[in-house]
Amino acid sequence: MELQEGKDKFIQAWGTLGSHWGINRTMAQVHALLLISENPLSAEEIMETLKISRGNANMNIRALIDWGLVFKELKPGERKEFFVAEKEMWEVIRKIIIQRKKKELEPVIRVLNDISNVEQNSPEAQEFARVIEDINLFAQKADSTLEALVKSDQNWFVGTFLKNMMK
Amino acid sequence: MELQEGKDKFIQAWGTLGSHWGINRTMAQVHALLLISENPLSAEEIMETLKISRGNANMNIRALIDWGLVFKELKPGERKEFFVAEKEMWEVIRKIIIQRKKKELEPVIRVLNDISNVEQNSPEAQEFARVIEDINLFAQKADSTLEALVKSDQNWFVGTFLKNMMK
DNA sequence: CTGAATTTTCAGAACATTTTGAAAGTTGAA
DNA sequence: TTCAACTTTCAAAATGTTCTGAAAATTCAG
Repeated sequence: MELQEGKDKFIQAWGTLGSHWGINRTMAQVHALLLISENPLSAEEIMETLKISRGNANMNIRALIDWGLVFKELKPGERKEFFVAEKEMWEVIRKIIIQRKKKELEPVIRVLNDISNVEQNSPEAQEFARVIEDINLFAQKADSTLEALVKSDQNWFVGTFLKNMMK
Repeated sequence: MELQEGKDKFIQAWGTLGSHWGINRTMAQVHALLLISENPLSAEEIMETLKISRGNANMNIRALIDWGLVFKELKPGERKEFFVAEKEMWEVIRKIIIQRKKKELEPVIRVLNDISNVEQNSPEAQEFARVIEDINLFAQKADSTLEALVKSDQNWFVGTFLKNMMK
């Protein structure tokens, strides 16, 4: 396979992955492009490579910077901004976990806590309370698991954690 | 809080969670409704409670059955079909992991394998190969971790696994 | 069989998200 | 300052997704 073909396929795949993840396609494609680019790219270059508009490029680069997946890099003597991706894969994963946890898990935990104060003792209410309690248990576990992952470093993850998992 | 208010909030929250998950809002709401319902509900009842159309109800119930999150239940003497949700939360989670892994992870793994045969020895190709290799490592780990989770039972998960995690 | 009850399908409508591009805003070298 | 280079914003357009409702298909009691 040609290098260029490989790169294109990767950008497509990463984009699709993103879209199954609440990350928008273009944002993921920009990320992919920067990931496999040897040197920092300007907004202009990103626009041209991915064939997207200026506004679109700007928005998504901004979002990637918010997520901590991309950094701005200024070249001395150049007015333009250049961008590089975080290339340490473990960091990339941590950053993504942080965002997804915030968006997916935390709001649910808030509602569950809120809901736990349903009064009444009807059998119906009991059943409801049971389901909520059960979900709550898993939500708490998931929360602390992810929290631990986010705080851990790669060696611990790839070494200790996965060894424990697989035994 | 009133029971009904709690139920409504839960259905809303579960719907929102779903939509951050590639599960569509209505599908998640139908699931929520069935989860907290004491007895099986008919399509009719689901339509009325959630104020959705017949077609919509049908589609999403079908999808939930595909995922293994909802079961059809026939009452003797009744022509109508009734539906119940899988209420064992650990099972629910397993079923969701299975689907998400299939949709999110597996296609990427396929592309990564495909892409690994990029020829060329330019420094550019080297860099590309490095990034892909790195992602591949994590993808494999994630795959086997999820595979193990799916095969494990609840006690192992809540007991052993999480204790190891937190230590 | 027949036909009423029920489920399924699907084209178009409604809604939601993403993208564009032009205009407004910002920046810094001269 | 000034002004060209560059970045940001945002309303409208394009695209993508979900939902509706009526029609077609299926099912089964009589």
